[in-house]
Amino acid sequence: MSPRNTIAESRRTRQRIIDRSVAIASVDGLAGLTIGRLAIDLSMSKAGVLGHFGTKEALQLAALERASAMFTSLVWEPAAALPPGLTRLQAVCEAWIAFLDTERAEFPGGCLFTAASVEFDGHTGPVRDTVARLLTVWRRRLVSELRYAVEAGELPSGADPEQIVFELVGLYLNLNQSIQLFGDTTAPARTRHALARLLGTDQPRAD
Amino acid sequence: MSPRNTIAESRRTRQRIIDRSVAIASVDGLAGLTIGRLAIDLSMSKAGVLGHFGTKEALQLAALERASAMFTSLVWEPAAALPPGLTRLQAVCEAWIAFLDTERAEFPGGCLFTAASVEFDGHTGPVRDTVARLLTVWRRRLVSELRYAVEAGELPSGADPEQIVFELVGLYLNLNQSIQLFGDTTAPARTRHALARLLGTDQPRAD
DNA sequence: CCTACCGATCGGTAGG
DNA sequence: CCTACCGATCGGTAGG
Repeated sequence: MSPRNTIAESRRTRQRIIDRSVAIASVDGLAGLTIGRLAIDLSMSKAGVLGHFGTKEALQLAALERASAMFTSLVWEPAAALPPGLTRLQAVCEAWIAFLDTERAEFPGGCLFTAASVEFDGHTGPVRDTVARLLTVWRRRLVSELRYAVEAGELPSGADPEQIVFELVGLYLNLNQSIQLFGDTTAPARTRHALARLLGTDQPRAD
Repeated sequence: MSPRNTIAESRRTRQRIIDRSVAIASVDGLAGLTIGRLAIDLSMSKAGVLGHFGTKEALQLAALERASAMFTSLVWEPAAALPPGLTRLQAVCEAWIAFLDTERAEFPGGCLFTAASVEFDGHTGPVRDTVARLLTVWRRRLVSELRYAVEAGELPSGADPEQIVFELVGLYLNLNQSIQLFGDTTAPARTRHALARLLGTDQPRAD
């Protein structure tokens, strides 16, 4: 009478654990995520949960990977087929706003990467390294898109892609805070307005 | 042979506990702050630590209050005597950069308010309320300063103080992340550059 | 401000 | 995937 499942069932269980982990970590952080809480939520034993990952750190990394895959599929991939430069960048920026906007069931407590960044920036180890790597990859993609836009003449030749990305990332950090802490429903519009000014798409720009 | 201290000594002990709490919470968060850790760091008993506050939540609130007092004395007060408007705002902005810059022993893990905001934005209760109240007060002060600047003609009459503060806060959130997660030493300069553009102090501005 | 203690929960393991 | 268990630590209390 072993309750041992088939490989397919085991994979499904693993996915369920990770999905739940992402949701919990979005609210309580990756450190606040506990095996016992997961076991209760999923009606499993603690050993059953932990057996899929071995350690809590491996579970945290799996949650980060999954959140990263969600971000990629929701923010980057829909824009992938668009022409590079400002057009594609604006599509990414709009999808990113939707990603952070409320009523998203997958991240009830807000952006997991922002939370994990703040939670682990004072520590060393694989979790911190993974968060830093993901954020760096995304910042670089934005810089690349802006470089293309400058070369294509969509932005003034003096525009500094790294500087623009610095300001752009700040907008999204504040968008997340405005939504999660203040429930500010005007924040998406404020973000769009700032983006238009930052990218020079609000009005023709003197070069 | 009671080790009971005088009132003055008790107050000093309380200050030591709070100072240490701010430093720990800066790295591990207000939730990651534990009585046992404090007791070890301060060579006290857990009961001795907790006796000053009663509950962990009261300790968290005391740490927030103390951090708030530090922010006020380091960022707002030095600029208080300056003329209102852009002059005073720029002094505040510069002090705020210094506040977030590394090698500040009081906040080894970065801005406690940003950390607490992310940590508690998915919860209810006094800690979340206090964080939200502090951030709201500071945002309002910035808006007031900008309103004055607009009325004084230091900014174009069409400038939107709320919008500018939205963008300004994002810069500081990203400054904190850039310093703490990436150790990016160019971040303060990038912040100054963005501020100059945001406040129109980089060049005379067509109204 | 201490010692001594409480029940609850933590991450993790043994063995099946 | 389970039961049963481990030592450690959590916030907090009693009593002095």
